Amino acid sequence: MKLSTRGRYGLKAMFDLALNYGEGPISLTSIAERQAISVNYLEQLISPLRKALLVESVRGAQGGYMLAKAPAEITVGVILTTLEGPLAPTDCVVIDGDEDICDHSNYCVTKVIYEKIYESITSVVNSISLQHMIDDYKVNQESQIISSICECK
Amino acid sequence: MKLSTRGRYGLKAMFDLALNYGEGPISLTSIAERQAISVNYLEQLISPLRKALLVESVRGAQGGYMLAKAPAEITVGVILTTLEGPLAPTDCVVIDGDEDICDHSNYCVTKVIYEKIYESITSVVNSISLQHMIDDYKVNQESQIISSICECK
DNA sequence: TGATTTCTTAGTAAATAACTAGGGATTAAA
DNA sequence: TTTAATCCCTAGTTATTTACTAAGAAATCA
Repeated sequence: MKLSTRGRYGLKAMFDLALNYGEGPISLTSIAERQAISVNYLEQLISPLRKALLVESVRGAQGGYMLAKAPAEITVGVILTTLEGPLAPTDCVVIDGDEDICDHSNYCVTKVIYEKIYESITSVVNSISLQHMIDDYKVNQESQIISSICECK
Repeated sequence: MKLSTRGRYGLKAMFDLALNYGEGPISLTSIAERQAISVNYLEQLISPLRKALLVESVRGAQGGYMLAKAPAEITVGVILTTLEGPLAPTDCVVIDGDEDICDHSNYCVTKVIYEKIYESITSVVNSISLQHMIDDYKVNQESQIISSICECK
């Protein structure tokens, strides 16, 4: 039930872009440095985020990436699902009716549990935006608490 | 963010034992047959459940396993965490202060998100007992809906 | 023109998941 | 007292996934 580095690194990178929102394109090299992630790997993560229209890119020298929308319009949920796929504990709660994995799709005692888990995760991540993270970050900076983003691998 | 077969198979096996609660020891062979799981693999899953005092075993011929407590006293949460470890999206929300992974343990914008996810999952699984599953199962059987447990791999 | 950057794909090493296999210990029943 | 059925334990194996590394093409600014 762990998130992979794709989701975690991707979220860090998006938060980094959110902190620099409105300041033109930010290069992956600088994000990678600040967030301690390999540039090559980060390139692979930003690609689906761009295709999902969450970031825009500017090619060439002095190019880089920027959020495609305001931080308030981008949720943690959309970032994580773009990078990790549905945040579901099993495949059966996600795949739709026709192509169902399981014969007991109409009713299954364990499936209802997995659906509840899925809903609760979705509800949490969809309720948090990048703007919430920024606000949170700044409040804690002001109150002298060392406010940062983790270096966890 | 997927559960592994350990958790899913283990939950199926425990539900099977719950349906047979009070009827003496149930052999792993019969559980494995009903739930379509390899006996050898199931043995590896039942072992931690026994060590966690969730099931009791009777050795020898006509032996088997039975729940160590009433189905109402055993939650889905304790079963899943016994088999999967903490249902947390990252290690950093679980490991305690001293041996912290991350320098920014005192405050981290992403960690608070992972903590919220962790809490919401925990809250769901801890609120559902095997008895709830049995009740659910029986209600649906009575109302002629094919009520079963999934065969999902 | 050259430096800087995005973009894309292929490959790879390590870790994890999902078992398989086999043998010892225990006990009920024949 | 033997046999069959069961739990119990550990080691090994295979397949999949993760987490990158590598390298080069395309675009653009100075």
